[in-house]
Amino acid sequence: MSSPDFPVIAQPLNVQALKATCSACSMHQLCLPMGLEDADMARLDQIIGRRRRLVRDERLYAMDEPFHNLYAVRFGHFKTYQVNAAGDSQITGFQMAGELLGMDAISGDRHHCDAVALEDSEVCEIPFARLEELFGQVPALLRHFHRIMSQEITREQNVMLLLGNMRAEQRFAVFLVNLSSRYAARGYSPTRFQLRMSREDIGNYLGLTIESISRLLSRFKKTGLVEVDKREIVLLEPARLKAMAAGTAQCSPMA
Amino acid sequence: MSSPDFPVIAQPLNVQALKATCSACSMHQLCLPMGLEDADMARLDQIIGRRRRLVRDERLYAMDEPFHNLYAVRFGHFKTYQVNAAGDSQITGFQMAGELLGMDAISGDRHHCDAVALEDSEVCEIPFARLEELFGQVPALLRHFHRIMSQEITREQNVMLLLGNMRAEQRFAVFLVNLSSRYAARGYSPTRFQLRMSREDIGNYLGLTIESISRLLSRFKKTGLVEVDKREIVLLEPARLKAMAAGTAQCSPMA
DNA sequence: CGCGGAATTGAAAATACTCAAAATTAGTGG
DNA sequence: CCACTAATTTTGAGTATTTTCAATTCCGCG
Repeated sequence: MSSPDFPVIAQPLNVQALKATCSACSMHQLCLPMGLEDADMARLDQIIGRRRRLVRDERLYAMDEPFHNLYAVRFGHFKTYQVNAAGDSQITGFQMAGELLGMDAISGDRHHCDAVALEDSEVCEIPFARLEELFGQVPALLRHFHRIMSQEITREQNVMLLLGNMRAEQRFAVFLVNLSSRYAARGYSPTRFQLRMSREDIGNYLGLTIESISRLLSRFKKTGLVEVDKREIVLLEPARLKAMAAGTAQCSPMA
Repeated sequence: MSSPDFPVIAQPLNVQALKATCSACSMHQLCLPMGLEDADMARLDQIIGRRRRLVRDERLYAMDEPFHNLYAVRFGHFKTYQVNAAGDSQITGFQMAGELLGMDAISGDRHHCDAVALEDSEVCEIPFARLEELFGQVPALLRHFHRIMSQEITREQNVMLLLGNMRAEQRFAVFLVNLSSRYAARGYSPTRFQLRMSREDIGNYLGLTIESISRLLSRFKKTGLVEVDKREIVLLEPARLKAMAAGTAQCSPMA
């Protein structure tokens, strides 16, 4: 063979990849360093740990593991889910690039849920103890961190409203509109994207069965609301979908 | 009349009541100042704003109002709820003494929900801007604040699991067990307490109708699980109720 | 090409909802 | 303090939505 005999040395890019820098990251407008001045961002860079790659279905952390790091998604997608004593599990969120994972672990010093990669993905490790030290020195970082935690609280409140008050059709519309706007914020098409999660995951998240999700997709397709091919979805009538999400329209006319 | 003619001067206690002090508050073991040393607690005392009394059904804040203060419940009970564009509302939590209100407003500088007193109640106003200043000087306070926010995130995740995965009976059992343990933490009876909220509020919170709550109460009563008189409830079989909440027992035997 | 997981579709069943009416409780004013 | 009214709660009957169970179908992958 003509390839080198020293693979470790032969891959300097991997070594570089172990160290993340926020300044060079395309997500820094959405992520933890949002709005920081260059000097402050550099200080944040100094504490950021290694990057970590995960393959599809690999677990980033598990419930009850001791808490050391927050994680910022660099690319790829994750799901977080809780399992209770009876074995029921509930997906509590899907996270994409620029979003923060692990905040629910702060209160108990242990992770409160599992986080699993939905596809090959990469995260930045953020040692929380060092982040706390930095809070005293970079007030803007602290303020933004509070906003992120608060945003997570409001996000979950929105899910509570969805689960507590909405019918299946509306839940699914809300789900699609939410993905759409998050992709838009990242510069991707708001009307054409891949569903990174299985139908089963969607159903679990929305408090519905996989069969219900399947039926909803079929109905949405039939009424010309969306086009679906495997996990690729095209929103053909975003306005009508938004109206459904808001509760001011329905897919199937009322009886 | 023999009472003084100068009521303002004659009621020095009211003047004192305008100024709250954590050190003198019976809730300081559960509330924001938890675990602070005396000196740090004194500093927190200095920024705490006035106390505010609310009568039953009075609103503490409303959605979209500008955010200035967090509130710590001194006594009484509150509910927080969200209303969406279509007018659907969802109660996102019931708060009691020692619990913090308003954290969801940090991210948007506006309140994200309404907070209403369920009975005559009192809160401490905590000016958030001043609290932020204090974070830099009292690291223990900052750490505890993060724990409180994180705890709110995990609480909401638990509600998501409840709304997404549990049947009516289990939801209601979880609700009662949760109230029970919170009262226990405050030194009250874990088996005998008042439901401060209406059946309608309970139903809204649990994603059920008022009729369902009423039927559940009747069923729980009939099987000897609880005793109910108006809003006074006695948990007759806490162990069985906990088993139901955990999903390992059922009120009515399976068919 | 065939295996296996994922997704779709159909039919029957269950859970909780809606609507309606009655009973109870709380609030108000005399 | 009582009576009256309004609000809340309970109960019943019928219904709707979603689930469950079962049978295919589709698709990726070896």
